[in-house]
Amino acid sequence: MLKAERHKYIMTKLIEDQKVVTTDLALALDLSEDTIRRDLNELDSKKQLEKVYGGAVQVKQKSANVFDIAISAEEEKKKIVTKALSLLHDDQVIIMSGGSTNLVFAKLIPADLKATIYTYSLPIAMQLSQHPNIDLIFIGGKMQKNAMVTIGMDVIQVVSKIKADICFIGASSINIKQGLTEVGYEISIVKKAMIEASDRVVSMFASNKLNTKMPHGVCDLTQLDTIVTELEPEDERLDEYRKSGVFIL
Amino acid sequence: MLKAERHKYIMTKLIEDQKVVTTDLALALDLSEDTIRRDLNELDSKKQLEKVYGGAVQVKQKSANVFDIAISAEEEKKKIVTKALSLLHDDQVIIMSGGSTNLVFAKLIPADLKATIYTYSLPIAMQLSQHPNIDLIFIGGKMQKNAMVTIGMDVIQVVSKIKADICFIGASSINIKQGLTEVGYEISIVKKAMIEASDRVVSMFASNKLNTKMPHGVCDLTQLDTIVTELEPEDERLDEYRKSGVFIL
DNA sequence: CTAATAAATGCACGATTTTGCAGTTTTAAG
DNA sequence: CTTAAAACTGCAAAATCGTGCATTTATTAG
Repeated sequence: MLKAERHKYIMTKLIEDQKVVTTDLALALDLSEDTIRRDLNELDSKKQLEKVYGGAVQVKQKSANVFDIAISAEEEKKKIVTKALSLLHDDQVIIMSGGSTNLVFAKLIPADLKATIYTYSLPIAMQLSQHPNIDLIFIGGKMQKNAMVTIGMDVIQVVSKIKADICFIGASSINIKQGLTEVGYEISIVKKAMIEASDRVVSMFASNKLNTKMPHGVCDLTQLDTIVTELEPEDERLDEYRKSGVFIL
Repeated sequence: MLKAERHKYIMTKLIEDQKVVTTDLALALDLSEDTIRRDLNELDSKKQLEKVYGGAVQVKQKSANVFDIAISAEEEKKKIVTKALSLLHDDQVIIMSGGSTNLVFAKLIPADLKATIYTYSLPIAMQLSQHPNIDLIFIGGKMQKNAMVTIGMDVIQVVSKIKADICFIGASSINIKQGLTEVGYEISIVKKAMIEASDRVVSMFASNKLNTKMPHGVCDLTQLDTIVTELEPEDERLDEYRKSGVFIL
């Protein structure tokens, strides 16, 4: 086994378990503890981990970089959004709201798709700006700092003039009675406008958003055309939603 | 067996196993380890793999991540923009154009500054969205993909309504006769509008931009109030600029 | 086809890297 | 304070590497 391999193994193990123990590694890799210690020291000096007595722990990344956006459960989200790729066609006019699920979606849009996309989310715009065939239009306005999206009258005004074919709306919460709901008032208003502006409305989210509720209403279920989760469309947890006429992908 | 064949075999093997070992390859291909080593060194210098002690591993692809923006000569740019921090005051209305120098500037804006900033650059907006006390307004429009800025009529329209105290304009090129010039027509138009909208105009750039020229004019030197470079203000390379009335920081 | 030239290969040998071990020091917990 | 585990240090054996050089193989010009 090459040293480089070992280092990779150690780093993988470290991410899995949040820590590594010198003696365990020596046993697992069939090497002396001295060698493991030397490896850990080396990785420590390269700032890839932090050595502690008995092993090593993850280096606390100082994320001083705004630009690396952490996406939780990225693999699961990939599964969800992949289903929705079939909804995309050339020459569509598309509106995308924010959220990490939509961001993952943006990453996976095929390079040969020719379409026009409106968005008000900085990260999504960054992502799409490297797509070769998308006409990208950013909806300007006052920035909502934490969500990195624009809000306010300027946004509403622009959105209300769009005639879009399809709209991908991120969901904070969804339930049978109130439909989509949001934590922020400003964003709920903008999402309303986006839904109004589109022929078809799609919402993608993980199933833990089902049957939850936030203060501000966006729209009720009848206004959604399609919802996409990681569940099978026939899953019983979606029964109620299916009955209300939403198509489930 | 030809060398090219061997290289192909090695690369295939590398993808299959995530690694190759010098001794194994020598045995499998019935060649001396020296030859294998020479092959690996060659492939390493062509960046097709990474040689390590005992063999080689796959090159770690540099995260095809849109979000990590490479800034060349960041330290030099820090030196430049630090000089300009003294121009910032609370309650100013500020316009910032794009460019990596402005991006470095955005990073260094003190956390306690309370101001309003307009920008049309995605990276700068991302950066400033982290700032606790800046009111940030993004100027929407069609995205110019490579520069990650918005362009077009929508942008002009918004900019023309701004009354800003100070404007930080990135420079592609500057010279005595033509003043600021740009490579793209669209961007030159937007920058013109930004300059019009501001009481005071500041441009920051490295000295290698001095005495160069691009196709599209933005403004002449008289419209610039201050320029900032890494040079001492008294440097003779700036003599001509100083004579034309620009303040040099 | 032949001769001249360039490229590739294998070998020898000194230099470098890696690794485990023994002895000593440091650390953390009772 | 005591003690056992963990870490560090120096060292030697083994593996791997780089380089100069001779030999073989391939290429090109005439």
